Amino acid sequence: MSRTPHHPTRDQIELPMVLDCLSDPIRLAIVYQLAQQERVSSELRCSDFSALSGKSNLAYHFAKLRECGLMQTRIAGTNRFMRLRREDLEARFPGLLDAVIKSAAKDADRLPLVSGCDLIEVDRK
Amino acid sequence: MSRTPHHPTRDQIELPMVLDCLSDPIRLAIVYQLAQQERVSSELRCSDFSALSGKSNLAYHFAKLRECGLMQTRIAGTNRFMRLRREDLEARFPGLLDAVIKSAAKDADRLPLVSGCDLIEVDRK
DNA sequence: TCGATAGTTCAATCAATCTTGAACAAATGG
DNA sequence: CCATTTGTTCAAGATTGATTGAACTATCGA
Repeated sequence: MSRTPHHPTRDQIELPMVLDCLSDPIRLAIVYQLAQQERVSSELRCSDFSALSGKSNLAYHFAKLRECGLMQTRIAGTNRFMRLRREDLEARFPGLLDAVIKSAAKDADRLPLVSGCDLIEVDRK
Repeated sequence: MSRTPHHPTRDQIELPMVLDCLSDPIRLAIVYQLAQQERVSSELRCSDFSALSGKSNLAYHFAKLRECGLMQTRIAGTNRFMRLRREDLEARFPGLLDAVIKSAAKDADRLPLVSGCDLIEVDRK
């Protein structure tokens, strides 16, 4: 098993892959939840997303989000801490991530997985 | 055969469907080409996209673009005129379509189907 | 060292997607 | 009225995608 999961460089981030990644309701909810939590902390653990799906299915979606350059994973002990690659995405596709997140927020009532995200409270550490 | 193809109402446009539609290279190129041509005319015919794929495959992608609310089709004789539903999309997801189109423009050299679009000249009518 | 915890990887299944070509429908123009 | 043009629809195939549970790896705490 690789010690550190593979991440594309900023330059390797591709638009169709990013859009495809964001088009899945579970992955959109993951990104949205990360974005919502950013004002508190820039990172969340895998288990913070357990409301969205089962462990192995989440691992599958996390891998997709990493491979397309939307997310970065930092390993710390048995935990994986995820954060959005905001700067890289803004450099590659200015305004895109914000527009998607705002659109998801606007439509939260239609996106059940997204609307559940706001309720999560982070009070650890 | 239905006289007028089905189009969702503005309110029925869904974010995941829009993102998924835009994640396909051929559909992204169609949208990009429509956007580029907008300063000349807001409409293009199906055959204007023949460089992107074969007829039946294009019809498949046109249907997808219509069903997700990105495009509108107007029938005139044997021609179908397509245009972007800019106002509806802006109302539903402000800034999203522009961000995608600008991202595609920025990456045109990496998106072969997109980069070919700028060359098309409209001198009919 | 021994469990318990946190995630990943694998294999299998099921569904969705893209692509192609052939057949079809509708309007145009001679 | 017939051939042409324009575009859709259908059926088939190949590919990709999502989901599940079981097995696995690695780390931490007692």
